[in-house]
Amino acid sequence: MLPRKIADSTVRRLAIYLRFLEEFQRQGQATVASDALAQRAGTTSAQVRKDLSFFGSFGTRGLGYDVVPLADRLREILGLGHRHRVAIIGAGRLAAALVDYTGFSARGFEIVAVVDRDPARIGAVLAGLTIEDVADLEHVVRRGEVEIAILVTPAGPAQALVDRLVAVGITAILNFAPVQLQVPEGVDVKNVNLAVELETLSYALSARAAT
Amino acid sequence: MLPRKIADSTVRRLAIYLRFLEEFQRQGQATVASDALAQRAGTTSAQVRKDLSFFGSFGTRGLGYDVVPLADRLREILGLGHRHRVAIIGAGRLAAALVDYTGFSARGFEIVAVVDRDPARIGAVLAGLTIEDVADLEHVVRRGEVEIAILVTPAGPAQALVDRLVAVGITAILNFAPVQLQVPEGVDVKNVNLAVELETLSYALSARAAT
DNA sequence: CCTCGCTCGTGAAACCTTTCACAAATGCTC
DNA sequence: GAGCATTTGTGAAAGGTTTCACGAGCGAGG
Ligand SMILES: NC(=O)c1ccc[n+]([C@@H]2O[C@H](COP(=O)([O-])OP(=O)(O)OC[C@H]3O[C@@H](n4cnc5c(N)ncnc54)[C@H](O)[C@@H]3O)[C@@H](O)[C@H]2O)c1
Ligand SMILES: NC(=O)c1ccc[n+]([C@@H]2O[C@H](COP(=O)([O-])OP(=O)(O)OC[C@H]3O[C@@H](n4cnc5c(N)ncnc54)[C@H](O)[C@@H]3O)[C@@H](O)[C@H]2O)c1
Repeated sequence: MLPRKIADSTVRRLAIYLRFLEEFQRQGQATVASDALAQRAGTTSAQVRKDLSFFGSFGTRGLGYDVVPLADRLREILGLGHRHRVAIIGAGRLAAALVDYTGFSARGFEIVAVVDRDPARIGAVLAGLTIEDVADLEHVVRRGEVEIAILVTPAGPAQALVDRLVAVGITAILNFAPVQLQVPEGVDVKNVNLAVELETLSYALSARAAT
Repeated sequence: MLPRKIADSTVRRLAIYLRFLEEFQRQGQATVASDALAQRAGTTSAQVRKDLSFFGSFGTRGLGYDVVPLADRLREILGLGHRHRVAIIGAGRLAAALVDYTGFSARGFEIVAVVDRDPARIGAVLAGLTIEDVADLEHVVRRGEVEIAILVTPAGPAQALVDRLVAVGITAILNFAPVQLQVPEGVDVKNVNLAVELETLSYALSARAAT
C-alpha cells in the first residue's frame, strides 16, 4: 500500500498540507487546487502534486482535490487513523509545557504517562497525570501501550533511557536532549535541538552582515 | 570571507561538530580526526571534511584537526563571536521553559526581554525578567538591541507580530506557532513544529507496520 | 633525511529532490 | 454534445547534496 521510500521532506509537507485541508474544511470549501495549498504551505503547486502522486492520484483535473477525502487519505498515510499513546520521560520544565498543551490531543496524540527520577517530583500531579518513578519505566510503557516516547531529560542519562525504551519495544522517539542518540535499525529518532536552531539563525545573521 | 551559499544542512552539522569539539576540549584532547567527529555526530568522515572544506582547510594531514583552533573557527563561522540578544514574544508555558533554561545563555544567547498581551501576566517576573506589554514591542526590541525573536504565541496573532518585528529590524525569528509565516527577503525564520515531528513519527510507525 | 602510515582536501560520481512543461482529463457553458 | 478553461499527473531536466576514491602532505620513527 505504501510505496518504498518516501523522503522525510515529503512527509513533513504532507503533515502541513493536512493542517490547511482541515482549515479549508472548517471554512466549508469542498475542493482545493494544488496551487492554493502550495501558497499556504510555502511551496509550489508542482511540489504539492508530486508529493501526493507518490501515494496515488486523488485529484480531479480541471478542479483540484476534494478537501474531505484528501484529508482522510493524508491521515491514513500519516498513520493518524488511530490515536497514539505517548509517554514523557523527564518531568521538568519542557515536560510541563508539553503536558499542558491541548494541541497534541487535538491532533491525536495522547500523553498517557510522565516519569521522572527525582523523588521530590514523583507522585506530584501534572495536568491530571501523576508523575511516576522512572525505575518503573518498563512497566509504565507496557501498561500504557505506549508507542511514542518524548525524551526531555538532561543529556547525561538520555542514551541509557533510550536503550531501555528500545528494549521494551518503543520504536519512535522525539528527543529534546542535545545528544546524538544511538539506536538500532528500525527505531526512529527525531531530534529537536533548539540550540542548533538558534545557531543557524546566528549564522544567517552573520552571513548577511558579511555581505 | 564567507563563501557564497552554504546549505542549511551543513550549518546544522557545523553546530553539532562544535558541541563535540567542546566536549573533546574539556577532555583535554588536542586533536581530533574527521572520523571521530563523524561517528559522534552520526555522519561520515567525508561529510565532515566536505563541510569544513567550504570554509578553508584547517586540518593537518596524517593527524586531524586541532581541537581548540577548529572550535574557535566554527564559532566565528556561526557568528558566535559575540553574545546574541533574544526577545521572547508570548509569556506562556513554552516561554517559561525557555526563559528558565540555562543552556541558551551558556551557548551565547541572552534572553533580554519577554512580552505578552495578557494584562494578568504583564508585570509578573519570569526568571528575573519582568514581562512587558506587547504594545511596547518596538520599544522593547530597540532598547534591548534585540537580534533574534522567539515567537511563542498562539497561531492567530503570529503573522501580525512578525510584521511588527520585521518593521523594527529583526531579521532572525524562531517560530513555535503552527503557521507558515510570510516574511520579506532578508529575514530568516526557523520553524519548530512539534505536531509535525510527532506526525512524521506516526508515519514511520505505520510505514513499518505495513512492511 | 628518508620512508612509512595516516588523514586531509577535493574533483568526480552517485544519488536524491525540486522544478519544468505539457499531454490528458475533467467540469462547465452554451 | 462540442468547445473551452482549467488543473492534474508525470516524465524529463535541473539543481543540490552526499558519497567515493585517491593524490597530496604531514609527522613519526628509525
Ligand atoms: N527548557 C528549554 O527551553 C530547553 C531548551 C533546549 C533544550 N532543552 C533540553 O531539553 C531537556 C529537558 O529540558 P528541561 O528544561 O525540561 O530540563 P529540566 O531540568 O527542567 O527537567 C529535566 C527533568 O528530567 C529529570 N531527570 C533527570 N534524570 C532523569 C532520569 N535518569 N530519568 C528520568 N528523569 C530524569 C529531572 O529530574 C528533571 O525533572 C534537556 O536535555 C535540555 O537540554 C531544554
Ligand atoms: N506548549 C507546547 O508544548 C506546544 C507544543 C507545540 C506547539 N506549541 C505552540 O507554541 C505556541 C506557544 O505555546 P504555549 O503552550 O506556550 O501557549 P500558551 O497559551 O501557554 O502561551 C501563549 C502566550 O501568548 C500570549 N499572547 C497571545 N496573544 C498575544 C499577542 N498578540 N502578543 C503577545 N502575546 C500574546 C498569551 O497571553 C500567552 O501568555 C503556540 O502557538 C502553540 O501552538 C506549543
